[in-house]
Amino acid sequence: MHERMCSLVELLNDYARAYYVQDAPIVSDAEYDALFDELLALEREGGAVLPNSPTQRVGGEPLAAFAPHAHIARLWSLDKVRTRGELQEWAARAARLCAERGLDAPGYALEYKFDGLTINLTYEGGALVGAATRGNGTVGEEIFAQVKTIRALPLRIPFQGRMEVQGECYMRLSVLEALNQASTEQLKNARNAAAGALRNLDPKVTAARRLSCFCYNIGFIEGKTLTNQLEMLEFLKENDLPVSPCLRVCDDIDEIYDAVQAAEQARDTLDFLIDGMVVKLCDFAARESLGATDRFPRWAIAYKFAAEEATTVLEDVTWEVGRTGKLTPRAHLAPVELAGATIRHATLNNWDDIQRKQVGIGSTVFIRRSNDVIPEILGAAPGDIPKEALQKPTRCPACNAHVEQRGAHLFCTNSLSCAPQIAGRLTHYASRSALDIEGFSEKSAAQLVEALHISSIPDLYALQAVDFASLPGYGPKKIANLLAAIERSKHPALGAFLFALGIPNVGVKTARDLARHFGTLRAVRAAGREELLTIEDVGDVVADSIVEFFADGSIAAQVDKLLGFGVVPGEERARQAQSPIAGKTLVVTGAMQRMGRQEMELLIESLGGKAAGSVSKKTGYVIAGESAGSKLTKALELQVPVLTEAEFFDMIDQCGGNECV
DNA sequence: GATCCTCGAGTTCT
DNA sequence: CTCGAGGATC
Repeated sequence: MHERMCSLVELLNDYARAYYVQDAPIVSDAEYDALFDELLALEREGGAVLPNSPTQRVGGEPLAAFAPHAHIARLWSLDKVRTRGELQEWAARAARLCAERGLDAPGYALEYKFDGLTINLTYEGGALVGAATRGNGTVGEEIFAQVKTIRALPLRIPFQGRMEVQGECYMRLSVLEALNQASTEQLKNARNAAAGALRNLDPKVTAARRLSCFCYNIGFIEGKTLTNQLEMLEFLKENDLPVSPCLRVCDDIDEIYDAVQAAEQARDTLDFLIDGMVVKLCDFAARESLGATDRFPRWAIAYKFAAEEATTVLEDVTWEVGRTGKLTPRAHLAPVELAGATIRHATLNNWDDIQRKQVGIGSTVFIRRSNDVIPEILGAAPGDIPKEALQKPTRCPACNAHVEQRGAHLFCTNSLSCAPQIAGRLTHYASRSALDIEGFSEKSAAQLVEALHISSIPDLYALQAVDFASLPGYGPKKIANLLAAIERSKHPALGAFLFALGIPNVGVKTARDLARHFGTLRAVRAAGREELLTIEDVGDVVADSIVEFFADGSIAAQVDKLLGFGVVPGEERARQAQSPIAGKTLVVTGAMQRMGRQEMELLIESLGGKAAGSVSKKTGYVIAGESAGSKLTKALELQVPVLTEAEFFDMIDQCGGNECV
């Protein structure tokens, strides 16, 4: 029996490799499934399972949540170009930098840019031991159970050292089609289907979606030196990893461009989605020498294909009022499928934009999704004659107040009692980076303004359970949750509070800077133009905005009212209670940029945390800086959450801890 | 005065 | 994510 199991495992793994890696199936799906079932039966009977058995790909129960996973090597995102000229510019700069550093003229490698999800695999001792999403490039989410279901990826490889392999996970178009035929649930597009499958907490769902993967980079490797892209791809192949085909290697960027054009022409013949091409320098020494900016490596670039376009009819335009009172024209379109979604709306930005685009009601318009996400109206089709010209509003569509033009934009002049403005301000006040009142969505804000006649932020704090009696959709539980969330918001960090107020031209960062500079709300309210101007990144416009805001009588009254309700921004006690690190033990490792180790430890203690020197199971967070070593390794081993320095500061800034620094 | 970079504000759909 | 504007820098 054991022998049969061994041979089945080997056979099935060979078949899977042929199918997914070499793209040359040896057997039919039905045959594969029959052998798979036989193996499963033998394993159940004997109670033993071989470690590289394909049945082990789906195991275990659905997860409760995804755990954070710190990557060893950062996963970069690429800067992008869309034209030949931009591509040449990029190549010229790379060539210039190479020359300056005494390197040979660079050679380029051309690969597909897959439209899927980036994943990061960890192999150790010849086994796949972990997998994570890209996340922010430094920390992603652990999706090991899901990734194990991808049959293209070997669970065991010959190479024994530790390494991280980056790849793109995707769904073949033929698989998408087959799944759609077999099920009533229709998946609209391969990218979304793959994303949904990979981010599903239940690995069984992932397995059923039959995902594929292409590997294209080794971010980290121990015990092996690779010197260029081709060598690296070859090494991946030797280790049975499915490799992203390199289409072209040459040192002439014009030839690369021609190959990009050819690939764009041929993209429809592929069994997977690509949204562009990637051009990389071949030579690793050159890559290292060129390095990276804050966000992108200088040694690679993505050439993005033109986005898919569609035509549809502009049926109507409504003017929406935002929290600032700005009127924005919203186009209502005849529904049309585009890049995996049904598009019904798009913004027309402002009156100038409408005139520039020459559209009216009944116009046939071109649309596309910029970056494949936000729909955008490009303009009217040639020869289009609108049925009806659009009117520039002179009165607010919500409250009928006069409309005033400021620059390119129209504003409703009634800031005090215009319902959508109030709702917008409430939503902003309650948003994540402001006071973070859970369960208070845009919808509920509109509802409260409409039904309960809430007219300003302080009114929130006067709400009582009985007020909701007449509101549909509010059960006792929901009411209690909302009231509790409002109550919890009474001790915000000063920075979060200032942001929440919605001072024009003051966003998260400026609000935090103000909090840090002035320390108290009282000081910010009393601040003069001159002092404001001394703050970095605050100029005339922002300073005037702030002074004007607090000088407004009605705003002053609202702020006083908030204080009266017990909203106390930046209070030390509250800050500690709210601190995300209160009672936790933190370990700092590697070099910190913003401050020294000692200062860092003082800061941690001031926020109610404990600073420790070594990592254990009880460690709450590890803050890892540049060239962090064994402590980081230990943290990953013990699954202690790891933060970069920047993430740590973001985290405590959210809760106002940083104001005392 | 020109140029580069960062921040704020607004954007759709699932 | 993108656009435009504000601010810093040369």
